[in-house]
Amino acid sequence: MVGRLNTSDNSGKKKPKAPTMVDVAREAGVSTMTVSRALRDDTSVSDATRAKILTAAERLGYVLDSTAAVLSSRRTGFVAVTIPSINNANFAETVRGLSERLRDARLEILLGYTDYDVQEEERLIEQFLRRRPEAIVVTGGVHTDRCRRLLVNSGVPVVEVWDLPAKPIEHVVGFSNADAAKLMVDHFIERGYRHIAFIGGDTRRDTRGYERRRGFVEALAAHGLDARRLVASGLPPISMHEGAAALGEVLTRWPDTEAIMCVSDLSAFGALTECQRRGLRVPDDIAIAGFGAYDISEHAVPSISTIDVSAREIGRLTGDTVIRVLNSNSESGVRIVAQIEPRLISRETTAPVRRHRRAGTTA
Amino acid sequence: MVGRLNTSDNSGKKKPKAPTMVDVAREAGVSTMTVSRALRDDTSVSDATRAKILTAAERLGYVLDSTAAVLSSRRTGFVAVTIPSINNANFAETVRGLSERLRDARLEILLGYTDYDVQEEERLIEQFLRRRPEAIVVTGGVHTDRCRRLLVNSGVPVVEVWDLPAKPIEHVVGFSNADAAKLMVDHFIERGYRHIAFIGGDTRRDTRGYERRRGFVEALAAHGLDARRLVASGLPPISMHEGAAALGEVLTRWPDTEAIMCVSDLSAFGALTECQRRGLRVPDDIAIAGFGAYDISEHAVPSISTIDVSAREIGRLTGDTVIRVLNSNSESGVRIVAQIEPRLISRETTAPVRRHRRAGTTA
DNA sequence: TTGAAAGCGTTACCAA
DNA sequence: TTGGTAACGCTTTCAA
Repeated sequence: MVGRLNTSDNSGKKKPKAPTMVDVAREAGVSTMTVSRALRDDTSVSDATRAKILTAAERLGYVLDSTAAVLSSRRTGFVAVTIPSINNANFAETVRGLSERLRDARLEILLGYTDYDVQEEERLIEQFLRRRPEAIVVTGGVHTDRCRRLLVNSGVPVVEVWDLPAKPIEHVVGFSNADAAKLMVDHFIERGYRHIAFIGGDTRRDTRGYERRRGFVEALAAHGLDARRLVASGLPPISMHEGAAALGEVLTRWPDTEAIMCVSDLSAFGALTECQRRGLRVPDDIAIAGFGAYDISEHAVPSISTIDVSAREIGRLTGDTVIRVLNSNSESGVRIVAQIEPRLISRETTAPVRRHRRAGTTA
Repeated sequence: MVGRLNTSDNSGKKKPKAPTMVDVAREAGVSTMTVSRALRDDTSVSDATRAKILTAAERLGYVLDSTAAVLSSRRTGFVAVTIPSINNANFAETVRGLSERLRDARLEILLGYTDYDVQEEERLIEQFLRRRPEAIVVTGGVHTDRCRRLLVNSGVPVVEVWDLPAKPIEHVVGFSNADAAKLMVDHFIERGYRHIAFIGGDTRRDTRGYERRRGFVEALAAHGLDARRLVASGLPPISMHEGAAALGEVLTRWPDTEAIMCVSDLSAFGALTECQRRGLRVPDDIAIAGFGAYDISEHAVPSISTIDVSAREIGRLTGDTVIRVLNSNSESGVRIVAQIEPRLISRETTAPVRRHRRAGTTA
């Protein structure tokens, strides 16, 4: 145990029953309906009455019970959102963009994280559904059969984000992770690299990582290049530590590797710093690229080439989608697909090749 | 707009009213009470009856309405948590540790972020209180008067974390940010540095940052050293970008600065990389330290000296505290104070000084 | 082991 | 502008 636990007496605290609307109504000399209206900025209450009620509520320390309000009004006012990890700047940005938009619509976010596990996602979604969210946003397009069924049958608008599922449940705000990875492979090849490796995590859990790897393999194959330099380094989310370890593995197994694409900027940074510790020059001895346009890719020395997928914008578009669907009375039967265009950011770790390269056709 | 918006028809979707317990009861030929029991693993239901009910529920696609359950049982089953920013590895770790513990107690987390703004915190707490959380965890010990009053009068256990408030509301799991900063100042001085600067954000918003700066100033003063090299660089959360900018400001205003303490590892990394871009050697030309023991401080080259405050453990202890308080019938009137001991991690950016220093008494 | 009835605290609906 | 009444869907409580 890290801390020191210290308890001191603080007795005499009472726990009286919290006042209800009935108490406020009595105190203000009106009906509960009038209290309810006054508290909701409903205009059909005279200023005098409202003032009286607000004073009474304040005096009693009244706090509305939204559980009862929800049950009665059948409006929960929130959107359920699942992300793989709470500790990930990309998903955090998406949530931020989403809440920006939802705030205006007076919708709150109920956030849960799946730890990159579809079983956990199923559990989470099941819990969320009990709270009757007005919409559900899930990261990724891969779910358990049961989870999928739960979502489809929920009668609640569903938005899948950060992916372009082959068979979407309903609405989608995302991009093809495979195509995004191809952007980077093409960039590598254009710069003259031929012996290229991929560093990722366990592909069964990180489905977006899997897609990126698939795109990587396909793009290399399309160029007639060897696409077998693949390292799977631990459970997602793989971060700097795994990136560093994986670099060692790459160099051991394929010493002539010229460039490495990493499943995210964090592992790319880990690989980069491991190179520096080993005295390898980046990009002169080996090129490195990441994914996600995290802050670190911009600030690292050398700065890291990456793919920007507009994480914040995904959130904003998702918010717009949710609001639009909710306003359309949901009977319209329209499926919204907002496709993000991933953007290559070329930086120092993939600088033009200045040295001799055996296969440098375009360098 | 980044993406391409595409809508396609998907009509024919119906929205039938969701089945209730009454429907399940009818389908299974039992009373709603029996359904309720069967769904809660209540033992007082025969296996045959339960099987019948589960089948019926499955067939109807029934999902429990927890809003109604909460209203009836007066148990919401969740803990409200506010953190300054969703995109911060330290707070994310705390939330992770917290949810680890709360999961066992079948408590869920309702998470909100204040954007380092006490007004926003007040708004958030007010919303949360309406949902009748069983406990409230707030980051930091500085609140608006009204927010404080709301918390005190809520009748709900309150835990303040990541701080050691002079006048705590109730329970506390935290540490003195000022004392933690002093650890680093002492470390600098021990290593022979005398001209030391501090990089932080706007101190009115980031109260923990303010405390760290206060500790920095007091520690320098205690050693009879100049403590006026303070840079406030933008609104929190300040990150790599602000750290880099602030480094420039430090060097411009006090060119003879020998060491810099940063309010977090992220700004420290920004300062470090800015040094590298300027051709300054760290720590030979200038030493740098961060705060928070983020991954990056370990992996950066050179690795960054920092303060580890056991973010995950704060979460775990907070969870333990919540559970303990809830189990003690809350009438016991005991205040729990779990004090974390911040730990200095000395790394390469504050390596022993090898060169001449004008005031190197201990070097 | 099962069931009937009475809420839980609010808002929808209709009436005044 | 205000109020009475009936839900909302579940669990508590007590009884069988």
